[in-house]
Amino acid sequence: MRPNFITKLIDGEIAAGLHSEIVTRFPPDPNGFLHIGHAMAVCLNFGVARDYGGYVNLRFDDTNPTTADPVCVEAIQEDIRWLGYSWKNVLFASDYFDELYAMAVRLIEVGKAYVDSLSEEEIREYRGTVTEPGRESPYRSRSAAESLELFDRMRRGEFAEGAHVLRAKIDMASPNMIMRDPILYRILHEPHYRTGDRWHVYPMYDFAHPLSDAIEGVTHSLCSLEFENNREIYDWLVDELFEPPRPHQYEFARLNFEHAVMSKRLLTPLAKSGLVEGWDDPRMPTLAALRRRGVTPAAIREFVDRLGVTKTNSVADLGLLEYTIRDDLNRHAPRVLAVTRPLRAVLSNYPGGKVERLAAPYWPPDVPNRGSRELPFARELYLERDDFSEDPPPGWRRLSPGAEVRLRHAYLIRCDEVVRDEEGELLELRCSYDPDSLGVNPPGRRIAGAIHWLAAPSALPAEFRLYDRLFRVPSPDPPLGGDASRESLTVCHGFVEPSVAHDSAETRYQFERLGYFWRDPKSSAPVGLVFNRIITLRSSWNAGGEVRRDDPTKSGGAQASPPGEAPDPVAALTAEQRASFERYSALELSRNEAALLAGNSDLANFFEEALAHQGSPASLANWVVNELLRVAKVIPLSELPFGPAEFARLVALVDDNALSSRAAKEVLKGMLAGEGDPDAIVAARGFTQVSDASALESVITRVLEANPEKVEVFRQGKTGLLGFFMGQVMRETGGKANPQLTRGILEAKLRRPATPGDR
RNA sequence: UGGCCCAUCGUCUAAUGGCAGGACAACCGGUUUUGGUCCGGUCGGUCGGGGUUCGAAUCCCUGUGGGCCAGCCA
Repeated sequence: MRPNFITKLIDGEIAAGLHSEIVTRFPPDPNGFLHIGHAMAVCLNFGVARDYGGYVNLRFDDTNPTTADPVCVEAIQEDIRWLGYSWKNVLFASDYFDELYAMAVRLIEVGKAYVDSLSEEEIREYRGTVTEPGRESPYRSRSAAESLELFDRMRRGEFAEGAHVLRAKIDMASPNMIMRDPILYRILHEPHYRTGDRWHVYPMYDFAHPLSDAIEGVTHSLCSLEFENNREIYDWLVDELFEPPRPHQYEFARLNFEHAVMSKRLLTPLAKSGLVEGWDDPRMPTLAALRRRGVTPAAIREFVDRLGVTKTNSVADLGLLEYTIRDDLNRHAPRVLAVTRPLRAVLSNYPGGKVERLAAPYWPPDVPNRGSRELPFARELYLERDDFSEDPPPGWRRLSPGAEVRLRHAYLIRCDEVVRDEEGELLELRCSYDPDSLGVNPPGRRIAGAIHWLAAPSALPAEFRLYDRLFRVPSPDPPLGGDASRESLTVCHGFVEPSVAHDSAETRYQFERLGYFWRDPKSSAPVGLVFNRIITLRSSWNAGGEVRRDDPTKSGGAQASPPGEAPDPVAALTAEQRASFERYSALELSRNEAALLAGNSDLANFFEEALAHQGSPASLANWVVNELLRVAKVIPLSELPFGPAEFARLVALVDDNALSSRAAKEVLKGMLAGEGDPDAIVAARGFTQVSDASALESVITRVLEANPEKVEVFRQGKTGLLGFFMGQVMRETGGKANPQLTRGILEAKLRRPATPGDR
């Protein structure tokens, strides 16, 4: 895997000695097939486990007995194996129903969960909205004993569905809707395909998922962005019920595509609609369909790897998938000849019964593979209908009346005559061949192009299925029928060269000039040869050819934000805060800093305490707002390993010019790490600023002499390199160089062509 | 309207606060018995406004835009 924010995180954790083994899990809902959008999740979870020498548990999330489908359980395993991954255990959330139930009981016992008897609608009403807090259920204060008894009776099936639910007791006013007493268990009188009729209560995803992770010892639970809000309940439950080390959930952006429907909601009806053949119809975005179409797992892995793992919502470019498919096939698919739309051509000067066997390499010179086969050549040929034009457009490099082309691996031919039937329909071509042109171009003749062909007597009949994207529009929506393209499948009847009869059925070919194909694994064997087109060749020929796939409907790039103007920060302050603001302003803080402090009492208190110790108000406010605020987002100020006094001392060191601000930030890091007070850190690590001009000068000279070519480039105008030189000097001096001084000397030395004798 | 998350070439994605780079696409050229491949080149970007800093894509504030959350789905 390429490095990404997940692998970097794990690298850090491993360096810190946090893990003995990395364990991930892949948790499909056994309902619906895996599709290309899942490929990211599969490659990430399995790739991380593989790269770090850990393992993956394949765990089917079968917490809902009404939707789980055993057919999908098998199909999903096959898809993952096909992608090239293996797991350590195949597990089911239902394996943990007993443990999960016991944990729910424990939660009730400690007063962290209760049985609620509100109706479904009431629960919804009580939950409030995203902008208004919810209200507590009257049953929330029910005794643990009563909840315990009710929950047990729920389990035994004594109540109707919906009569009661088990909820966590958290906070009905939480700004995160998910934390408003989330439902943990619901009554479902539904047999489960693995546990039968043993249970009448089933856990919700939010309950089962984190706890299953914890039970299994999963270290990294990687899921898609839409579960970000669920992380809070994940952490709450795991902290409540488990001791560290515990699993953590991380979210990444899942794959999105244009011209494809990928939600289960849309895919399932499509699979069953008759519009396509089913889940594995080669036009579907499922992995089963891609597999049947002939796409290689390596191409999909490469595609996912090139996209990368991030938290940015994005739409994947089909062009990249096409590229990785072609790139893989180009190196692995032998070239053979096939004609999809046959046009007969008779060579009038070639003897009737004669058949030549021409040696034809399977690979072009640029692909480092060897091997060749014999290609029969005869008087009667099939050419590609699209390779002949009676009225060729400019730039035509194929056959036309009177023109001469190369038959690939064979002779030059010229079209002498066009034969038509009574209706004027093109019937066949009369051509003549040049017997001296095998393997050589006769001197003095420019041959524009080469076309593919087949000797009619030995050509094998075959069916070709040419697939195009299913949907014309970038974001298809139901009703699906209207958006589905009728041209998404074209069936042609033509021929292939006889050599393919000897090949393994899984061989992927390049039919020269047509695209990559393989035999359809479902319909080929008994019926005859049926080839799926995996993908076309890239083509730069466009005149009169296929329509470019540019989308006029495609929206433009990101919209520029309108020229913005920040509102006055003071306007939002309360009267009391405004008083503080006035006080801070009098201290000559900037307007923004004064307003920020006035509106943040924790920060303001810290600031005022620091001010009581030493330092100028303006620099102190500067450091509090620009540096301390960042750490305050992670650690509450009260839990800092240092206090306002130490912070004030740090700022004073900068003000006294003893420390560069760069070094001061390093010192702050040290203080955060609990290394002691600023003076101690400065002494221990030798951070004292170097402001001695001659000392700096010698360092700078060294840096410039070590990078003569950079100096040259700088003098040619790439002034951005100043940052590079500054960085080098800082590195040399361990960040202690006085930056203003350094910059001044650096600029002076760079401007004029250095010392005499130099260069 | 509350909370959380996200924002870099057309697209996807890199860049311990120190040279904004790569890939795909597009375009131009070269090689070619595939209008393929390969090779060379061109075009093109840090969402806006303030601030911190010698230096900001990166840190702080703010605006804008997008995603997710009000299932007894996952």
